[in-house]
Amino acid sequence: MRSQQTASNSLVKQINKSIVFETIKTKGPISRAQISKETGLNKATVSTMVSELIKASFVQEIGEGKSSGGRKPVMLYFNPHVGYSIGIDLGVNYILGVLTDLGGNMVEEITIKLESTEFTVVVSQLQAVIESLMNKAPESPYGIVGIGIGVPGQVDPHDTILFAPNLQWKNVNLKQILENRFHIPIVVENEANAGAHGEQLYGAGKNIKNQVYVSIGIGIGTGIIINHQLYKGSSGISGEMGHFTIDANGQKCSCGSQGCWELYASEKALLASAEKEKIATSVDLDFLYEEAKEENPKVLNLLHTLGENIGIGLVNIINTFNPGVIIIGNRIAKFEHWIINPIQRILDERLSIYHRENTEIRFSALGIDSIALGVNSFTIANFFRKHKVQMGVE
Amino acid sequence: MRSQQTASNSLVKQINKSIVFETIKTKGPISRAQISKETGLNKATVSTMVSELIKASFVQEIGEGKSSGGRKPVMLYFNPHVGYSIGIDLGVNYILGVLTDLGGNMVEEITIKLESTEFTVVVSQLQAVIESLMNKAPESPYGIVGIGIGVPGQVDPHDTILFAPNLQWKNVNLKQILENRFHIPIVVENEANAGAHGEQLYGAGKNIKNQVYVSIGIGIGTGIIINHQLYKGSSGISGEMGHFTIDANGQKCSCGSQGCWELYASEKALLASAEKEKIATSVDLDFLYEEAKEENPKVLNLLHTLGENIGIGLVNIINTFNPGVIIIGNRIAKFEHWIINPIQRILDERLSIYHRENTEIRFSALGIDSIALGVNSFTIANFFRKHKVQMGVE
DNA sequence: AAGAGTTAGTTTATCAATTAAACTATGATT
DNA sequence: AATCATAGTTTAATTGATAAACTAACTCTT
Repeated sequence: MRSQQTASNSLVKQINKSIVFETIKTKGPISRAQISKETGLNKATVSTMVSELIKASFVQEIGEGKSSGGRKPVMLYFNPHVGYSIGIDLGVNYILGVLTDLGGNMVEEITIKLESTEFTVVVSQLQAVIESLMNKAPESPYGIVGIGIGVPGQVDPHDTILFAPNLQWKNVNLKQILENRFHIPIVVENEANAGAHGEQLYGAGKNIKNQVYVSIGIGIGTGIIINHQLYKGSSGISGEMGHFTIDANGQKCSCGSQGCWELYASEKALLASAEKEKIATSVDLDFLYEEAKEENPKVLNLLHTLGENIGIGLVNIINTFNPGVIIIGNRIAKFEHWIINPIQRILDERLSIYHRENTEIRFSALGIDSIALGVNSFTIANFFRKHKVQMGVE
Repeated sequence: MRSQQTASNSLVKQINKSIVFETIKTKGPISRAQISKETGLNKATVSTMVSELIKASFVQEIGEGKSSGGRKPVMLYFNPHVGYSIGIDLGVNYILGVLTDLGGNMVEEITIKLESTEFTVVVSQLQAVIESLMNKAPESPYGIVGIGIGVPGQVDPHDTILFAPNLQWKNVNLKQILENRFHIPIVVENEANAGAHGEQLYGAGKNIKNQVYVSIGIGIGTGIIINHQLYKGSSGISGEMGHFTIDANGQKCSCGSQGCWELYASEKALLASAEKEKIATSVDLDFLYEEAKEENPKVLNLLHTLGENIGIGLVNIINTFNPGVIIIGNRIAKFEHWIINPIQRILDERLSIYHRENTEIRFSALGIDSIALGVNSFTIANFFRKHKVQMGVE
């Protein structure tokens, strides 16, 4: 019957409590008085919010601060050790799992190789990784608050994996299986969306309102942050910018289309061109990285072309979104040194000055952990939301 | 000092008042009791909101409704005649102005030809159009509440026109000039953003959360609606999807880039190919429209190709945004009949089934008035916002 | 070291808003 | 005429924010 979400006093409280909490997290250690000044909230309001946050163990009084001619302030600090969270980067041939506290700080990391992409095999390996991380978690008031899984595929709003081409999975409900097994909240999310969320909260995209995270691995996936929030589209599958047509009559892509960006600007593209150039009998990313460090001219040339091709897609993204930053992440990011210049040159050539000035290109700050830390950040955010405090309130 | 927008009771009231108003506007005539049921707000709350809305003349009691075994309800109705608004579509060779009531219903429309794109000439013609529309406005409590101007160019967050290539304007502050002249609020907005906003409120995009409006005229501009709100990017110049690279090594574009979508899928592209095909000595859009109706095979062929090229860009948009609908507007929209099939075919060929299923292609419901009605909708929305009621509350 | 001034944080009284419940008004049905 | 049903208002209670008063505790000056 209800068609809208109405407002009441409890909404007000929730918003203000989130603001107080966020202020403590980002600017702590901080006193009640300072919070009041920074946020504009009344001292009394701040006091009540803080005492509730302390009661919930989210915030601690950490001692007295310095006085500048009056009573000493009591400094408040976000206590990240009240709970822990698990994030998994489910790759095509590996599983990378992290255990973090509620501040997103890494406590433990595990990587294993995957021999098969068969669903049941992967699930059992996944469970082993999760169990092992759980055992490493210190005792804490809230324990493990959730598990997040980042997957290379399309995920619908109910966390069903619709299609993961490189894993050859279709319509699988991993969330349900893991919830039945572990009885904690599970989040399944596309890897690029995960990376975007993570970088926005902890990494290269902190405090940037609008940003696009470009995950360049075997293919290219993108995660879109608008107004500090992940944009997922009307059915949860936005951000397939790897399938931007950049050459309408170009090569056929496995997606059914032609001339998709990822055919020219991904790890797959780089390796294919390396083979074509006969750089070596067997090439992989690590090999190319070493060769690049040795300044192998053929490899540098390949990277130069790769950078240009990446640039072309970024032009499209910037023209579309006019974002504050674009963050390049995933495995290609470590080639930053060799691809940044050709990227910049293409942008300079192909963008209007207004667009050029307003978007900065950055590389992932979370590195190879960006996906795992990213999905992890979803479960942390969900946990706080359940406790009526939202993360990242503007 | 304040870093965030804190919440208080007045915010709650504003939200709920907006919800009540929106319910009356969209579902009126409606009684207080029904509003309470629909929104979940308490009857008392609804009563106070309604009485304030009546006091502000926004809402009227329009008589008694039918009883189903009890006291007769008093029906409430949004009164659109309390004020009027002006919207201008400033084209390259025309000015189209509309006068509407606050419901967005057209009262008067004027079109004039522009002989020159020189700034001072245009401004004086523009003022003439505005004055003439003002004279046509009936007497009303609030009078003319604002004037909106839609322009084919980039507009920054302060409504300065940064660059309008086809008008050859750079950095002009039209808003200031008109405010000094008319002393009413002026809004200057990019034409595609205007169209998007208008279609979302009154047209083909009603009640759709995420949508992209594609304005295909001489060039291609796009307006992005996310979460029922116009997305303008970090410096107000998002939506330049006409400059999507769809052929990385294609023709040079005036924007500095190469192979931009609008070189293949706009009015400009259509006319250029028509000339190349020597369809006639002098071709314009109206001529082609007539020829298409006569089923001139050469023209049909051109339109077929145009449709395919439009489709390629739409594939990019759908992969990026996964929107609920895409709305095609501006002058190419009247060729719907001849371009819709090739567009659909390209989408079927090039999109994954999940994307294909979730986005519907529509054509502008507001037609040639979509820009004028669109900017107009901004001034109306601003007027209501000033009176603490937001339009289009979810 | 006493007092003046300053800053931190809490308490109190008040205000604004929503709401449940009681109440008034008005009709339909039996 | 009596009973039930529905619409809308009034009232009292509740929640939350806030200004102002107040307590606490410290620094600096003389």
